[in-house]
Amino acid sequence: MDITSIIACIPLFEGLSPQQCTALGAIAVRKYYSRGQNFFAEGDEGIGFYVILSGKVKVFKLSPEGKEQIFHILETPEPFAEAAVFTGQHYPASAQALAETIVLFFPRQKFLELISLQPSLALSMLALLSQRLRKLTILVENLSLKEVPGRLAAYLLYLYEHNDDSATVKLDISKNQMAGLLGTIPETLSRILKRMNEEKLINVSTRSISILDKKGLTDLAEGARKLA
Amino acid sequence: MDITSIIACIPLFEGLSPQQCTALGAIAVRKYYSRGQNFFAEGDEGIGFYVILSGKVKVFKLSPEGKEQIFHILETPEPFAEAAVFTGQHYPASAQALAETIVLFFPRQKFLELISLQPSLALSMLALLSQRLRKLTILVENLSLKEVPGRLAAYLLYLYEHNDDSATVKLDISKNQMAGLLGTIPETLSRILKRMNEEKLINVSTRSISILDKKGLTDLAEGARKLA
DNA sequence: GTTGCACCTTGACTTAAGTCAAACATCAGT
DNA sequence: ACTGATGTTTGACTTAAGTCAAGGTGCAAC
Repeated sequence: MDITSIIACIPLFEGLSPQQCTALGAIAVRKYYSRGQNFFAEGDEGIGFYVILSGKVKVFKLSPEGKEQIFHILETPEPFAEAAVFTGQHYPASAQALAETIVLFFPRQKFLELISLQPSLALSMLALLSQRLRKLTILVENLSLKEVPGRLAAYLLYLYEHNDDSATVKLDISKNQMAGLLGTIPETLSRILKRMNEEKLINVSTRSISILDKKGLTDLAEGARKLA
Repeated sequence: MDITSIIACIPLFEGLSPQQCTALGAIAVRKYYSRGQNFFAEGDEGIGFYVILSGKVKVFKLSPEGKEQIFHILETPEPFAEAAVFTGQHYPASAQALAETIVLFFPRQKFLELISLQPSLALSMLALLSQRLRKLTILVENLSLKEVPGRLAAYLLYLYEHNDDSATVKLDISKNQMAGLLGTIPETLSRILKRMNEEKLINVSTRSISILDKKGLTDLAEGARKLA
């Protein structure tokens, strides 16, 4: 499939004219990454941003002691590292492929030239950055104002709502990754899943979790209840 | 002073033509807030954004138990609540005046109309949002990957660097607010300041702190050292 | 199948940081 | 200078969550 047609299908670029898509296609580069490979590391120069065509990507940061905080886990057709385009600074976090991944790469300078000519593209990017900001705000709230059970409850409810409200959610990341996403470590996550299971809030199996008590999880997420 | 001239002096709007400033002036509203007054509360509809002309503002969130996480403390000529303009959702946090404060308010819809005509304005907003995203990323890193002494050390070094590298930094917020900014509580902050004082890293007085051992603070901020 | 490795769980222990309560300091307004 | 409100410190205590170490599970490759 040719790059221009692919670009026309990316939600971030929806509403752009065929000419605009062609212009984007002219600067985009398709790239392939294997599982475990890094797109960039924290501190690298911010040379452009990516849109995922297939595969899975985590954006994360490691502490000196090796604890990992995952900022996002992303799939098609999501972009990542957009903010680096506009600050021109180094990347503040690292990004790694969690599976075989194909992306489109947009080089910073060329993208900036395009965007200054195309208000509609700028508005799309503004909407995207604003959305990211909102998600990060929620992450800060969770880390600072909720305990781990509350964060986990909120996360499970999030999965539930993006799962056609079906009560059994398939985990498409490992529990280790999930711990990193929740700002904790695998041991703690394991213990809390066990407690939630005992309290009949959820039913944990290897690769999926059933939500048994939505109200109970909501209360937990809002700090209105504690785990025994 | 008339609104158009004020707008021409706001860094966010630098590079705009006089006509563009006039257009912005036509939609901006000057507003006055007294100490303790809220600009908006978490969950309110996002009806526009603000630029501070004088005074001081905190953007924050409270947990059900009353713990406060401060996201930013802002002064002239900084904008806040920009992201709400582009998401059109409710505000994800609250904003309150910490002193008598004068702001310019830009209503969402009218601002959106202007921006879609003015690529340079869009680029300014993109740079602003990207910068915010970076700051929030660092906040997440601090909360998740550093302990309170590390966060405090990083914050003191930040103050130091924005203070002409003079070793004595004046605290222009209360230690209570500082605790909220660092994601902790006043008691904990007080104890850690005391320990840093004892270890001769800093010298704490009522309204200012002297940095005695920059290297020691840097090590602490990077997790390369622990407080006794 | 059996080996290997990554993932996950569990227990015993440690520790950072929060809670509660009380005393103390600082400062603006009368 | 006095008063009250707000901000700050300190001590004793509790607790959430991390560390370390060991064992279990399950999938993938040979």
